[in-house]
Amino acid sequence: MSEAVSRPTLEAVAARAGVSRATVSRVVNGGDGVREPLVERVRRAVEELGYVPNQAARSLVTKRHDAVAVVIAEPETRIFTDPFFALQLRGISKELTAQDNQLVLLLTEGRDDHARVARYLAGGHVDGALVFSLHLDDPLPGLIEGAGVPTVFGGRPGWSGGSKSAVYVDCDNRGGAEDAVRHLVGLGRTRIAHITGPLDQTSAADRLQGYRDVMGETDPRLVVASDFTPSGGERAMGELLDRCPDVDAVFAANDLTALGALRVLRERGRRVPEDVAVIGFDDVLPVAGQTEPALTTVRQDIEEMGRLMARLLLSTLNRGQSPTGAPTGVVLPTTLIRRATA
Amino acid sequence: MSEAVSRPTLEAVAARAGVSRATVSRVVNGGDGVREPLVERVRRAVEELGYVPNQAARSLVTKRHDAVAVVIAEPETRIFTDPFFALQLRGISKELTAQDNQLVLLLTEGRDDHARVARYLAGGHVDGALVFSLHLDDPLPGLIEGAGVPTVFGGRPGWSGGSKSAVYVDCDNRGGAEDAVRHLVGLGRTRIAHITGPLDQTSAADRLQGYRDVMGETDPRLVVASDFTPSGGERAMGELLDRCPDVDAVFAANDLTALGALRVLRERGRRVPEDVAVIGFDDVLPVAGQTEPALTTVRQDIEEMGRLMARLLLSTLNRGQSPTGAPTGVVLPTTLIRRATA
DNA sequence: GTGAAAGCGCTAACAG
DNA sequence: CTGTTAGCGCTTTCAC
Repeated sequence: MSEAVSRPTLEAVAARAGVSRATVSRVVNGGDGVREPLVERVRRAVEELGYVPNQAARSLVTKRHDAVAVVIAEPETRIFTDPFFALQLRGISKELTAQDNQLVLLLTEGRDDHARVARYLAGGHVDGALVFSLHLDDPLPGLIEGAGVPTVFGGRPGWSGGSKSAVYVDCDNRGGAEDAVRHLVGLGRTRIAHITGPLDQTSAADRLQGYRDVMGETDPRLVVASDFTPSGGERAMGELLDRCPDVDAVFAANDLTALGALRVLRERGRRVPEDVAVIGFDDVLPVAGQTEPALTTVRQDIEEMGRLMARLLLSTLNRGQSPTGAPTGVVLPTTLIRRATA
Repeated sequence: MSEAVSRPTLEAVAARAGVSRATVSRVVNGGDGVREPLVERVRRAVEELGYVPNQAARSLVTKRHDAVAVVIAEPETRIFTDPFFALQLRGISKELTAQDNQLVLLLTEGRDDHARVARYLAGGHVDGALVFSLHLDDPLPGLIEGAGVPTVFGGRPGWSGGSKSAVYVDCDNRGGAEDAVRHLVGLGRTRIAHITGPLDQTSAADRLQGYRDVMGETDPRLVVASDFTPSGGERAMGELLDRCPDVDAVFAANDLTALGALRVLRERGRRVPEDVAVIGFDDVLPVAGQTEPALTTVRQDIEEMGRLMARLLLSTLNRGQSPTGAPTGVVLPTTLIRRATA
């Protein structure tokens, strides 16, 4: 280790300020109940010595860590291709920072890592957890519940069993999808297709549900399963054109999917939006703003969702209780952003 | 906080196993120097009680935290559009996990955050830091140096002043660029342009240098500054076509830039690679594999760079010294990936 | 209001 | 080999 010239302790500050450790501690932690002149003196001593509290020592007695784990359980490569997580992380980071909490990042690559994560959380290293685990069959949420750590989920958790009172933050996937499809209908389109996301994820399932809400019973061939990736979108769009050449609109489950669909439409000589209108979901700018033509899409405020998750968790932590019993889910609204493709 | 039914302590395990705390501690930390029957008994007690060591207490005495900070100082939105950081994070995460270290993520939004990060690092909350700060004028590296925390940089640091012995991991930007341009020359191209990245970042500067190495003195109009983004690539390509209509090859500073360039080339009716050959840099698959035609590019193993950074840091930590004096930089090789654009 | 003293849970000498 | 004994640096009663 670095011989980090052992940093000054409370003791040192106390000596310098000519007070007791207890007083310094009080000042450092807000200064309530200490008279002004002393506060000032201690502050100066802290300043001069460059004193920084030892978090380990503090945690040992307070049992708080001012740290929150962010668990991203995405075996797929989606984390690395979709700016979604990055944006949400930013929101989380901002909020945690604002409230002086640290962000411990736990990336899991697969089942093997679950035990590790569970152990870590149960180990009481952090005060709470923010968990992204969007697969229906994911055992992680259950494990986490077992760890007894206050947790807020990103996205409506879809696992079966376990408590039904998980706290989560999500956007209105279903409503957003409804808006999109309604818009397409309003444009006079009649053969409106949907390219889904991976249906074992609630966001994808909810968007499909929104599509169905508006379309009612339709030609089942108009719904093609895909996976939130551009190449998946290509594949699905190709299939779609093969079996329903008369399709005149596509609601893609996310922007990346729409990107792939657009590519195939161009290849096959369909004009967008004249021949086929296209709408995406997410409004991830580097994608939606860059397509040709610019993508009409459903915007969700991803960064805000991150902030909200953090805020929710911290507020329950400060309230001194686990989130259970609190509002079960917070669902943020979406807005349709009209650009050129629909 | 959650009333996490106060977890069992060493004391409790010791009582249950009928040994002393010290013995339990030894077993928990590897079990050297404890006779088999006792080890077994302690193990069982640990198991039965679900004992997990209290990291705060441990840190307090060992002065180790088994935690590493990852500082991403990117005021730009690049983190959120380029899979680069995500991949590197994955590499880092894997290596840290493998060596039982935690990853504390520090995202900075601008100068205001610098002080906070410096304070955190100086506070001795982590054993070391992995820092991404690629701007020439960034004050952060200096601050970090001041904090006295062992640090490994991602990418060759370019700040002036301060120690010249910073440890870093980078890819061979210059050599990779040379390969790319040489390939273009080998294709018989003579009007080879370069769209640069932001030149206040060493990676961009080094790639430009590689271009110059091969091209020597060229028409200065063939070099256009840009910013590693698709829209920047579009802008630059447009400019390039305007002032050098006879351009027959483009080496783009990264894949995202190439993406924008390809878009403009298509718009302007230039065939790729027949009229204009294009090469990118990075080989970020979701980009390079998805362009049309598929992008020829210079691959760097981003995830491996992340792993290496972590490995380097941990090894110096274990060696009980700060990295200073160790090899100054580790430069990974690049390879040209031939696809369809050149 | 301020100080003295008692630990938080653990590791690391040091004895035995 | 195993147990005993000091603390690590901090917060927090409890007296004064």
